[in-house]
Amino acid sequence: MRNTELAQIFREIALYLEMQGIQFKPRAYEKVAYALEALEEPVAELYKRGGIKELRNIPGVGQAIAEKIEEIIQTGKLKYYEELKKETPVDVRGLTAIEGVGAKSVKVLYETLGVKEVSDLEQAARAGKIRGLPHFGEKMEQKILKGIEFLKQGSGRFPLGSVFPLILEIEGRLRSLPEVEAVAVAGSVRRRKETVGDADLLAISSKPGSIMDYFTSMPEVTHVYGKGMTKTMVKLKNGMDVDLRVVPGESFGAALSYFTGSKDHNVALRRIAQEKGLKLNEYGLFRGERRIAGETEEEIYRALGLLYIPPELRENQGEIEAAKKGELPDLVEYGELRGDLQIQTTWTDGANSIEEMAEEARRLGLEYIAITDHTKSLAMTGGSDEKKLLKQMEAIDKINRTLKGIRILKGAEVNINKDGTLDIKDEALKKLDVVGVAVHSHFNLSRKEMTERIIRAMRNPHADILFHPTGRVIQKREPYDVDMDAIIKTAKETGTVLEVDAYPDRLDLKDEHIRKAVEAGVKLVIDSDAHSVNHIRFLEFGVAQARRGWAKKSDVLNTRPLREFLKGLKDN
DNA sequence: GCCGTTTTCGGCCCGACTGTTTTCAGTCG
Ligand SMILES: Nc1nc2c(ncn2[C@H]2C[C@H](O)[C@@H](COP(=O)(O)OP(=O)(O)OP(=O)(O)O)O2)c(=O)[nH]1
Ligand SMILES: [Mg+2]
Ligand SMILES: [Mg+2]
Ligand SMILES: [Zn+2]
Repeated sequence: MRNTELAQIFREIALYLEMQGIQFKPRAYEKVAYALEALEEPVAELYKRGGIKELRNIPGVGQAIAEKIEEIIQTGKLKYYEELKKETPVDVRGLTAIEGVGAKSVKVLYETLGVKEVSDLEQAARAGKIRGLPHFGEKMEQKILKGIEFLKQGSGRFPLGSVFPLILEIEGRLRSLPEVEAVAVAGSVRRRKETVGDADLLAISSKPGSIMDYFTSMPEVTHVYGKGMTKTMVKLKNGMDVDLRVVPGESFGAALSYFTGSKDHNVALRRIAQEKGLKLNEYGLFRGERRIAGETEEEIYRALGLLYIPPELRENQGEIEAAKKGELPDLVEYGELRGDLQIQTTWTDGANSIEEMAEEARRLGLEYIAITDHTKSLAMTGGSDEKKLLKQMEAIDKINRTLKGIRILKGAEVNINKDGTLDIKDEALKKLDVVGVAVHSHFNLSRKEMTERIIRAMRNPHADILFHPTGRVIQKREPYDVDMDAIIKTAKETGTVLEVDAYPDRLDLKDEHIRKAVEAGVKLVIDSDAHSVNHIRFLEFGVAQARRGWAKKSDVLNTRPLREFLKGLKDN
């Protein structure tokens, strides 16, 4: 069973318990659900390795829940859960997915009207049966119908890159309002999570009313969930929700900290404040009535005895402990990349020529790029064979002779065959400056076969970089089944560099794998995988993921000047 | 149900917005 499925079970248990009005226990199950989702390694593997004891190392998992996980792994079922379901046979997850419907509402709806699933609720609401219920009314009935409509449209989460420009635009509009002193993007967008559930914006002002009016009347707004003097929530045409909070200047840091999250990070900070006899909320850090910090995030962290924690790390994944000990990594910075090692051109499926890509890269401040067009077994892209590669090398030599301010490296994105051999001969690979290897076919091999296949490719002395190591495409294609620990180990052994493909729907390696690679001392590169000049700026999304993976500048080879970069590749 | 260099029992983050509310619960961030 996948971690996410396991998490769903515990989340459902939390909801059932909440329905019964039980205090705190639901939080415990919810916390575990979240922890399981954040876990990259399948829980079953973890259990195989160390049994109950290993499970209890998961934060929030104690003896009782560890035993429940064990039961699920061993039998595929959980008695406790089955009994809760039998007792109240309703689709809690579906029903509570409706905006405004929580556990308590589900209970009332089931007990009075026998509502078991969303379609029952829709019928009841249409028939006007909701309004008469205790603690429900006509408005609630309408809200439920609206909520069901939204649920059916089902927008879900958005890849960060797909909504980032719109979010920045809205941020800019708010900034230009005369009442607004400052604006900041917060939430998962500021943490640069690979997908975001909504956009969270913070504004500083002492006159929030007109800002909220402006915000709810923006042309993209299709629905207003709620509107107050400090918080307003809307839905946009594209299905994305935007939350806006407005606070006074003296609370800017506290509000930014609160609104950046993550929730777990916030809770952890607030507990530290409690232990110190303080109170932390979005308005400041307080000793009694007195605000002792709040204008900047730095001062809040300092007052809590912590180093400043960069937003990308705020996932409660060990950053608070590290900040307490003064051991936070010095993360790779935006703008520190000097090169881009994966670029496609019109020689295969790219939209721009070598020159155009080079000129744009130079304009963006890069010092070198590698041209890495696809190779022959990707027939549909017109992939290069050895002959075409040689021709392209000559073309690059010629451009390098005249082009100033940037160096073009000769490369290729070489296919890894099913058996782990490469589809370009070694004699040709030898002539290239940078060889990227990648899986583009036979995605459905067993974990063992796929792992062996990739490891064999990495053992090729010419294979410098493993491109997009897991092959996932966000919300489109699952990663192929591969043992990433083995890949990381092999990378370390062979000196093969692992890529962070910054293309917004790849982001591969992803944050958690980056962190493992960094811990193992594996070298990384961050590449745009650009297929047109507009894509080179995607590099910054890759830097963001690298930061989320705790990567330092020294972990990222293409922060180095060209000569040192080349020395970092395995055959140099 | 979990958790602990002040605790193995007694706490568990804290606040905004809405609706039906006579004093606040539910839901959400
Ligand atoms: N203290 C506290 N803060 C919360 C809680 N829920 C949310 N927040 C804060 C932290 C979140 O990052 C921020 C924005 O809430 P969101 O629901 O939009 O979450 P976030 O943006 O982190 O993730 P998302 O991608 O939108 O699902 O509000 C909570 O229960 N307690
Ligand atoms: Mg958010
Ligand atoms: Mg939000
Ligand atoms: Zn590729």
